[in-house]
Amino acid sequence: MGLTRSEIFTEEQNLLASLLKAVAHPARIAILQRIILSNTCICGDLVGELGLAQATISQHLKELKSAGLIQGTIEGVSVCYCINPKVWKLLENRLGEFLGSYKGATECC
Amino acid sequence: MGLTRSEIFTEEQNLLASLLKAVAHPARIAILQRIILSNTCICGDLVGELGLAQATISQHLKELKSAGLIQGTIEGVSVCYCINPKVWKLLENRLGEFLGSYKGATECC
DNA sequence: CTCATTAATCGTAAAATTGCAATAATACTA
DNA sequence: TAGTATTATTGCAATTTTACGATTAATGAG
Repeated sequence: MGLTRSEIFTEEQNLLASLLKAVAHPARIAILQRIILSNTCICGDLVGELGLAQATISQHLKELKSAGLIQGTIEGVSVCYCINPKVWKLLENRLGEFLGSYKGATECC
Repeated sequence: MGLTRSEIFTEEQNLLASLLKAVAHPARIAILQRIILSNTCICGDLVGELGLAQATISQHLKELKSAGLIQGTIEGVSVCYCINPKVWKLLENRLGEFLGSYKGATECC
C-alpha cells in the first residue's frame, strides 16, 4: 500500500536504510561534497552553485539535517551547515560492516 | 515536478546516488544480508523468511538486479541470486572515497 | 522603524516507490 | 501431455519524493 513495513525489519536494517536514503540523491551528495570541501560551512552559496531553486535546496538540507547527517547554526543573517561527525562516523561504521561482510571469495552463480 | 534533475549533476554523483538508492531499503538490505550469509545462493527462501509477499520480494530482487548489485541464474525450477562482485566493489570504493573525504578535523558550527 | 537579504515553510503538481492479489510464464515430473 | 512448483509480470491503490513559486519569518543595515 505504498508505505515501507519497517516493523518486520531489525533496528539495524531500518537505521542503515534511513541513513542511506538520506544520502541517495545526487543533489544531497553534491551538497555534502560541497560542505566537506569548504570545511568552513556555507549555506545559500549552494543555491547559486547547484542549479536548483532555493526552496528545493532548503528541503534537501532539511532532510539531511533530520537524518542527522548535518547540523546548522544561525550565523548572523545566514545559516551555517556542517557535517555531524558522530552520525557520519556511525554511517561509515555500519556501512563498512555491511559492505565488508561480503568476501568475494566463493564463486556461486 | 517530481523527477530528479540528473542532468545538472556529475556522472559520479548520479552513479553513487543510484547505487545507494538501490540499497536504501530495509527489505533490500535484508535480502543482501541473506544472500551474503548463505554464500550458496537462495531464491524463494526469502519469501518465507522476510514477511513480504512473493510479488514484493521479486520486485526488490529486480531492483537490485537492475542496479547491478546482484545477478541471477536459472537453477532448475528456481533462480539463484548472488552478489555481483564488480559492482559491489565499485560501490565500496566510491562510497569509501566519498565518506572518507570528510576528516572530522576542523570544528566548524 | 523600514528595507533588504537570507532561509524556512506552505501549497501544489508530477512522478516514483511500496506493497499486494491475480495472473502469466517457465521448467521439472510423472 | 497434464500437473506442479517457482518466479516474473501486470494492474492497482496508497504513500512518498522531487521540485518550484509564493509567502512567511528572522536578522542586520541604514
